[in-house]
Amino acid sequence: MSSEELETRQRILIATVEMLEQHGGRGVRMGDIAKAAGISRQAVYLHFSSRADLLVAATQYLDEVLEIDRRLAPSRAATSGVERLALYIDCWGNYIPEIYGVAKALLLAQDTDEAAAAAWKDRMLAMRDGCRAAIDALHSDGMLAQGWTRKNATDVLWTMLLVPTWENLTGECGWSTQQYIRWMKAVAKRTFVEERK
Amino acid sequence: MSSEELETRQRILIATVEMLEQHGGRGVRMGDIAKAAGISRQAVYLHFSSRADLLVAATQYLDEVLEIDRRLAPSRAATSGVERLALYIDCWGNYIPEIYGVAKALLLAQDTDEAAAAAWKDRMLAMRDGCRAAIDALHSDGMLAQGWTRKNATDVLWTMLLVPTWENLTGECGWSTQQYIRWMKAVAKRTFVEERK
DNA sequence: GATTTGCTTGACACGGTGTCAATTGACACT
DNA sequence: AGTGTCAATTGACACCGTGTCAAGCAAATC
Repeated sequence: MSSEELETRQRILIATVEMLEQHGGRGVRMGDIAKAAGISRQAVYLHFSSRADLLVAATQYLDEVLEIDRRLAPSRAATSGVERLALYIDCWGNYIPEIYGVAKALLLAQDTDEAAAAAWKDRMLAMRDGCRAAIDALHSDGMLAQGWTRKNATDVLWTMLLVPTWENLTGECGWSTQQYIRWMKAVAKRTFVEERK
Repeated sequence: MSSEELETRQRILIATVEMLEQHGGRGVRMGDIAKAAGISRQAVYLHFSSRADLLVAATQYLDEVLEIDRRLAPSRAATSGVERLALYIDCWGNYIPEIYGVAKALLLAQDTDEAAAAAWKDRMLAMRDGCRAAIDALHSDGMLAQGWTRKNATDVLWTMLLVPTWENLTGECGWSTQQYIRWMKAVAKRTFVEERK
């Protein structure tokens, strides 16, 4: 599957990502990852000091592979706040399912591990920046709906784009990712964009 | 504190609820609960077959104590869909902080325990019924905003009222419960209620 | 050829859950 | 008083997953 002559560290990361995606981030043990990478369980600890450490590294690795920055470019290049908001939701909505396994594992590790909690919080704050930027753009255009402060609007947009929301809509409610994106865009527009009549 | 002559089972439940509320549902062990109830760890297992079993019982107990049904009455008695929606959010929004500790513990136990997952899902589906009823009432009044199917609107309302949303808004964003309620009502109205101009 | 580097094997400590067996103490029935 | 029952106690232990440690091994480097 993965080419033979990779650094062990990278093989571990690849195996971790694959296993987590496969199992939705749940019930994947250090030994399972080691087996998938074709090495001993202890060897994993030669490269990562703990499970949390490995999970954090895996998310960073995945971000590089998925080129999150490049994918955000269209949103950043938007010429209006309304467009920026829509493009950001597009980008993020397509991103979630790709990182879900690793994200969920990190999310679960939060309870027992301080470092995992910090790493997750960091990523979510980065995501919040995107939300803030979109709301700010809207505000600059004078298109932020009446009643919202920028802080409040950012908080709400951020929260509604969080992983658990996507998880419930696509999991329990049976929505496809495309439906999710379409509806979140519609809700966001209705919620945050001033109607010019 | 709690009166002396209670059935052991109930003393355990009370201790469980207290401990979980106190620690936000995290890191509370069977031994801790036993100690808080003034009995041995093993005695807990004489009344509850597992940690998950205890957590499920604790949520049921809490529901009885908090009289959730009675509190929902105003919402059910509402004369319009718009009113019903607002009253439901009021009720639920005030309810979440009271059950948060136990809910969080149950939520965390989901990953390792099947029964806990089922119990949580059950409660969330009950909550969904309330959402559906509110959306249906809105629809009956012809006040459900254009573009929504009842199913879609229920899904979105349900998801936005889920615990993680409240958790993020009150935790990370620093909102008070009252702010949460006020804004969720505003967002829900803007999102689901047709504007008659 | 000796050393270093990366990995292996196997054993083990720790913490939390859940189980088991033997024991104790209180109460109730005759 | 004697017997039985019931609830709880004590202490030991199995299981699992994480993380640690020590000894060994094989290929690459000097």
